Amino acid sequence: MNETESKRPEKYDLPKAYEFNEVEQRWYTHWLEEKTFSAQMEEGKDSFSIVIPPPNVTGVLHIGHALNNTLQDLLVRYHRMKGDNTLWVPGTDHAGIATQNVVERQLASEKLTRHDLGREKFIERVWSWREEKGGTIINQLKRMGASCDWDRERFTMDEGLSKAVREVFVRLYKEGLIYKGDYIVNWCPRCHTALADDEVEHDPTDGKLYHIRYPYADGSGYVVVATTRPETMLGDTAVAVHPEDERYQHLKEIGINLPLTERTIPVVFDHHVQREFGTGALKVTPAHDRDDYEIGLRHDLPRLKVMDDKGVMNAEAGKYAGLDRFVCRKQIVKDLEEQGFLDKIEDYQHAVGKCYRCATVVEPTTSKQWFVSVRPLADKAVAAVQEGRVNLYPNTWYRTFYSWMENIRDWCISRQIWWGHRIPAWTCASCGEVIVEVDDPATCPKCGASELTQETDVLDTWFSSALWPFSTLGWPDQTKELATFYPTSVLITSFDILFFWVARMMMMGLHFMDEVPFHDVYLHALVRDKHGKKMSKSTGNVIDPLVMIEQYGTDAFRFTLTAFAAQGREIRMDEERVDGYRRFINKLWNAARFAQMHLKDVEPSIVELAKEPAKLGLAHRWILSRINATIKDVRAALDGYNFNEVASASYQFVWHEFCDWYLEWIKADLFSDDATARDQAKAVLLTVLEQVLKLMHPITPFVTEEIWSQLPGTRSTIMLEAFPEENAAWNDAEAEESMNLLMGVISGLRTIRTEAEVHPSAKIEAMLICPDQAKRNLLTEFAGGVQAMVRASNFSIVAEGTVPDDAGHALVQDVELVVPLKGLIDVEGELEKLAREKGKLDKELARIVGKLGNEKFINNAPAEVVAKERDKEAEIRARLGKNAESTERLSKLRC
RNA sequence: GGGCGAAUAGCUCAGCUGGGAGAGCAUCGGCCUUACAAGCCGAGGGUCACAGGUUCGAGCCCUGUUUCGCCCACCA
Repeated sequence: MNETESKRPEKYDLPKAYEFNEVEQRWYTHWLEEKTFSAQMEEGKDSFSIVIPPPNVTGVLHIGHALNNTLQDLLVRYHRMKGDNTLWVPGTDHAGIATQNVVERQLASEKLTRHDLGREKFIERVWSWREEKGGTIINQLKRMGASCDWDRERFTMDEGLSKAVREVFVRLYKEGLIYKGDYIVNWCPRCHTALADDEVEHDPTDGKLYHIRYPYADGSGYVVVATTRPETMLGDTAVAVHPEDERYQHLKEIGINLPLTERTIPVVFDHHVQREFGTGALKVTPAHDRDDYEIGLRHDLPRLKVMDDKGVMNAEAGKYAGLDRFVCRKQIVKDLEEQGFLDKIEDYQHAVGKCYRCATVVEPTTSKQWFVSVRPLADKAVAAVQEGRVNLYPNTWYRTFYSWMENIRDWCISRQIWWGHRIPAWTCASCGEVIVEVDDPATCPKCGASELTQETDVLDTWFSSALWPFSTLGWPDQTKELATFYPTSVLITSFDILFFWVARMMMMGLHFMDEVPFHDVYLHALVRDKHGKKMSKSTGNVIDPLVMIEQYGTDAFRFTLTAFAAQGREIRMDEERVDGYRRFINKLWNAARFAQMHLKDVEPSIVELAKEPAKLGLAHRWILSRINATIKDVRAALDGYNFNEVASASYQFVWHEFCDWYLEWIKADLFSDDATARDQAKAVLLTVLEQVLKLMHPITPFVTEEIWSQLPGTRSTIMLEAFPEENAAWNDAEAEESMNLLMGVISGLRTIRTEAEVHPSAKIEAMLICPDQAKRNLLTEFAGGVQAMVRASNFSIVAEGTVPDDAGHALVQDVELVVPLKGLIDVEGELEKLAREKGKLDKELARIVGKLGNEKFINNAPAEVVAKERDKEAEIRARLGKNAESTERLSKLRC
């Protein structure tokens, strides 16, 4: 026995309850040691690859990650078992602003700022933070059972990826698709950086709308303008009105005296202005408002910045210089009021832009920023989706995707922080030449001077994540990994980053690889609490994946997430469901425990018996047919990303077919004296259990691996077993039909027992009246089994007979179940029930008779549908007949 | 304002191209029946939001209405 084998658990008697903690840790360690997650790149095999949506390196696992990674692992394990070359690339994102904030907070506790350290030392500090704490989320993913190829773990700031980032930046720059421009950006005065439009969150906020009188320069009157940010008036360089607004035509030559300043500003005429809003006059602050910026461009207005990058009023603000913007606002309002310029103040609710990282109110302001011209890149992405080279699941996202791509604006990629990929651009001190190169230049190529200063800005974090599908595979080098695994198979992510990330990966992948980055995109729902509320710490409704794992086990938690993952927009997470699936895992465990008791001494080769189903007993043929149908369903659901169906098909089969019926049914065989019966039962039991374990392994890797290791024979990991395939030889419609009758009879007899309140241990007598010869033979053949399942003695099966007055009675198909029950019948209750049944049947019959009497139905509906309706009619009539008989019989007992 | 989604059992939700309304939980009744009381056996419960339309046939397709949710753009 070699070392790895000795580490595997010895065979042992399974305990009554599944102890997930120990099992999970033991197997995960084993898988890591054996490197069973490592990607293979064998010739001639299909490839299946996924790149993980890299979580923020500062992140801790939340339920969204848990869902996301469970679904990925499900597919990865499925394809690995199918024998594909399978790769799941893990990694983390450097998350520029978030990470910088974390480290800055750390510094603050030492009463330091990043400026005390300086750029270089600060970045060193971030790296050492990453060394120390950056592995948190990775370890948490491992607890989830993620089967990533960990040797290939990447980080968006690591050497290879940084190289890719530079390469992309330089190429785009040289193609003219990156430019530097003066532009109005969303500025976060706290983070000191520009934010992309989609990094700004708009919250409805209660504020004030200030109406200010702007006097005409000739003193002949005034116009009232309104603003929510009065401090920006110091930067006003015009008042705009609609070109056709009669009220203001005369102001063309006059101008406005801007209150609180010495300046006179022009009136401009612009279509953007809504005549109906307020007075129809708009103050224009090109340096501090996006729309005003556009107006300023159209009318060539000066852009007067009155605030610095900390949100403090600057020298242009005159006597307000040095005041914080909100302090200044108060002061301005006060001064306006004192000087009679304030018309009125109204309460006003409006959307205020806030930084998505720190919730500071964003200030629109102009500055020099770097941009990507996205139009040509976006067009390629749209085309790829239109041509079906990328498929979106669920397909409701196409429309949204297209409309967003149509309206896309240039992407501001520079950020004024320190942590990130520094922009590879240098300016020559002597000639002003801008140099953009992959390798740091030593001298200016134009004038030869050696004094070059590098751009201080870093790139938006999404810039590097946009390259993730190919940068992680070695690009710009032409690696075997790229050849094998690019394009990746599917991207699984949350829909809230469809545009932040997914669209940009498509643009970059198409541009640099000339190929889509993934064939399919599966956008899963957002996880909310059970009432549909967003989970948040302040609401206190957060469900922590790690707590779930501790309490219910990873497999139960994974199963829950899978069961919830229907193709929709939201998932309402209910902890009770996790507990329910924990019971299910335990049920599986106990089924295995039962199997183990009977399979202890068998040879694994006994399963050969199951390969010739024709020779097997009915229940065996039935369960093989059922597992086969389940295999078909599960595979189809996996291939179509219908994850909830993967879970429900497995659940239904294991609990309600395999455990409830099959295991009960074969107990007689397993305890029988007949060796053939015993062997058949053992063979099929082992066969089906093996199939079940393999089928469920992708969802519940731990428990399936543990049970697998305890089955007869020497077994290596289930992870690399072949995933179950449909076996036509197992299909058996006849066995299913027969079993349906037998199960129906058993259920019917049980119902009679229960309703008559016969004690479960008491035996009943039963007579089955069955006019059909074949069914009679079937019932006779399995009479022993049926008797055992319903605890009956004196079991008779007859072609015809009369029902005694005081008997329990039921009808299953065309078989009448009769149980003599002297004095045990609840006559009134039964009559009520019969009446209710009659009501339903009458209604149904009327519907069907109407349908069948309709010529159009007969002519238009498919023949099989018509035939079905006819059968139904006959059945209902038969039932009504029996219903009438029973009613008559019971009515007699009444008196 | 534009777009999207949801409305099905008491609760949470499935129901994929139109052809007999389902699950889990909860509720009620009964059981330690030799894998599992973390279990077993059984029962009750729905005008599929509303109103029209298409169709032989609608939970499903079309139109409108109501309620709720989300996203985008925001009128200063």
